[in-house]
Amino acid sequence: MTKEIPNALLGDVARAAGVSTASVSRVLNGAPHVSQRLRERVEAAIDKLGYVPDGAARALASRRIGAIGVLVPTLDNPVFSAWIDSLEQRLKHHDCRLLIATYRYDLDDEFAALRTLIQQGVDGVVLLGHDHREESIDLLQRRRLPFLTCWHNVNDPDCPCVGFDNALPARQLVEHLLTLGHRRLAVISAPTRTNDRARARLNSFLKTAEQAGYPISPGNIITVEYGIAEGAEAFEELMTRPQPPTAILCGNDTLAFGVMLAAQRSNKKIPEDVSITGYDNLPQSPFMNPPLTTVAVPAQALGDLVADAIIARINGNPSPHHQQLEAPLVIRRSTGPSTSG
Amino acid sequence: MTKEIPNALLGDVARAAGVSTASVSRVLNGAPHVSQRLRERVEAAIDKLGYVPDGAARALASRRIGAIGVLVPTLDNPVFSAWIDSLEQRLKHHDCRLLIATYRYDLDDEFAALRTLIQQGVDGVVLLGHDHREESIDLLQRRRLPFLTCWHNVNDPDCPCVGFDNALPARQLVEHLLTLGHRRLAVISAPTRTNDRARARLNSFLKTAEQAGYPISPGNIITVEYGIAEGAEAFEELMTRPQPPTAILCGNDTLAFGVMLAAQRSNKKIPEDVSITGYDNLPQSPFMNPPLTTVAVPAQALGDLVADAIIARINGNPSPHHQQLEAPLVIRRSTGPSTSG
DNA sequence: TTGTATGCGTTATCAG
DNA sequence: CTGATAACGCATACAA
Repeated sequence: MTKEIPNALLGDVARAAGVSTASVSRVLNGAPHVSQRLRERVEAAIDKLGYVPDGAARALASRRIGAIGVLVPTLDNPVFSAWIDSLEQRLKHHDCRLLIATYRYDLDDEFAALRTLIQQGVDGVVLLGHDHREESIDLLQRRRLPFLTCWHNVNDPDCPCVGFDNALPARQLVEHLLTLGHRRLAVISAPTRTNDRARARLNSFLKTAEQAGYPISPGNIITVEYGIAEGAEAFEELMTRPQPPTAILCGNDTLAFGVMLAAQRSNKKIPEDVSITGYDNLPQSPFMNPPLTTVAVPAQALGDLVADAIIARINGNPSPHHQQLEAPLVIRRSTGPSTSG
Repeated sequence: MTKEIPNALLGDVARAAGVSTASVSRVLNGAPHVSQRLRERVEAAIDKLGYVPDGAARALASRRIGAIGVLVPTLDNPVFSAWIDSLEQRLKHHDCRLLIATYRYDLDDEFAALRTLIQQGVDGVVLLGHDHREESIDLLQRRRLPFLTCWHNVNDPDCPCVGFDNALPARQLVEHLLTLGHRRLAVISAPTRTNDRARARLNSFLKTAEQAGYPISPGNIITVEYGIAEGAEAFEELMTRPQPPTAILCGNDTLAFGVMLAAQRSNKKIPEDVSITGYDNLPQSPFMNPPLTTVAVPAQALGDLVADAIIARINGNPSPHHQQLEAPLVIRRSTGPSTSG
């Protein structure tokens, strides 16, 4: 038999404790200047009645909901779920929850999801990357809602940012390969249209190679969706070239996994026949055979930093407009000297 | 210069359109019996003022927030993020959003997160698995909040459930290995204390082997945390046994990946030297070398089904108390005949 | 089909 | 330190 008592309200608690609703509210919110006796009486009543405050009413009256919203392209990528994870944990320390929305790299969807979050009354918003609809930033500014962008390092006066340089490690990867004697490079990139991070990486690959005097031929630049299968297919396509590349730069580790697995399958030796690089440093990367040379994206540190920064903004504390983390190269054994004539 | 106009309210829209607040509300909620002319006037005013309804106020007045909450152990496991993804997409079709909370397999945290979700006023709740604190189910029942459990198939009168049988495919895996002539099996399991799915799989492995007359020796039963590295370490430990197993059953695909990579690293042939099985069928599994024999957990179908079921419950429509999906074996080349003397 | 008036459960501003 | 009471912004009976 379930009890037929309707859910207890704040007023019920007040009555049971013989105090005013204001006092109950004070106890609930840990306000100062409440006598020990009163607090105990109220807490007893709360326990006795199994009272749970109503978030909607509280949000309406106080104009905050104790949660921030994050807009992430997808949870499918482990590097994002790891980031979200640390973001959420760190926010918890600030007594703040996290509302997650995904938009599958569709910026119209991102805008729609942003409206939804604002409607929910989030106290702040975190956006990923620098590619957004103008309306999104407009909306945030007009509402004077604390927000932050991350995962990039564009110094845009309109967009506070906590991120890292996507281009620099990409350049270093190319330099690493050139040093090893590779001259025929290829790139497998994620779609770049609505993804400034992928774009920055790709452009940096291409520019560095070109400036070194070994431009990457258009036939060796492949764009595919995110996924193992996609990486594997791209590898097979590259191997049909009259002069296959001796080194392949992948826009992320997952594509690189696909490439490595396809290479093994077709009995190509890594790195003797072909060197391979990734970007992310997923937990799996050091365990590949051979271990994958890649870029250690600071996903977890970024989560902590973003959490602290958005909380600071919400509380009106000063927070740098532009913060940058390191994304160091991790050179492992998937890259080696070129052995081609 | 940002405009200093405070955010427009519903009343402002009404005034601008020359109608009552009730009419604006009707347009907003797509209520029937609104004339075309009025609707257009209101929509124009909304656009002009950039009006965004206040979710808190709306929730308070209507007693629903248009969102359900889901409690998931972690987003770290791709099989969960894929599930969440399809759940969210399908809910969107029902005009329902998803609030995600994680609890890292800590049932006290799960309870705390549940309270938070309820406080937020979610219209329904989805729990994963059958292991929960009694208080959690109590709370849901006392609040008469529509809820659902999933990923398991325990027929508990207290817990409506949409899931699949974790034990059956586990039994089939063991039978498959026995048929191939394997007699020395090993198991690498995820922690089972707060995870009924892992427990069901493990127990089914052990029981089936024992009943067939080839019990798995205690030294060949290893429990490790989720992760590639953990799988690799467990493999190495198993290989130190005087009589190493000829086949290894892994509680999930990620552990199996770790095992396979460690096996390759130590130059063990799969399946000639050791057969390996997983559980999940991650996107990567068919691309391993060799492709991984595993169980195809219906994550995506489960997302759709769970979405439809919880929506039905919220709307008071009949919904089966117990629904089950298939989780078929996928036999690939990581398992083969035993070649041990 | 449209408008009026009340209430949703808290917080916060006052007095005391 | 505590209590009364007016917001908070919208939805919804009810009336017209």
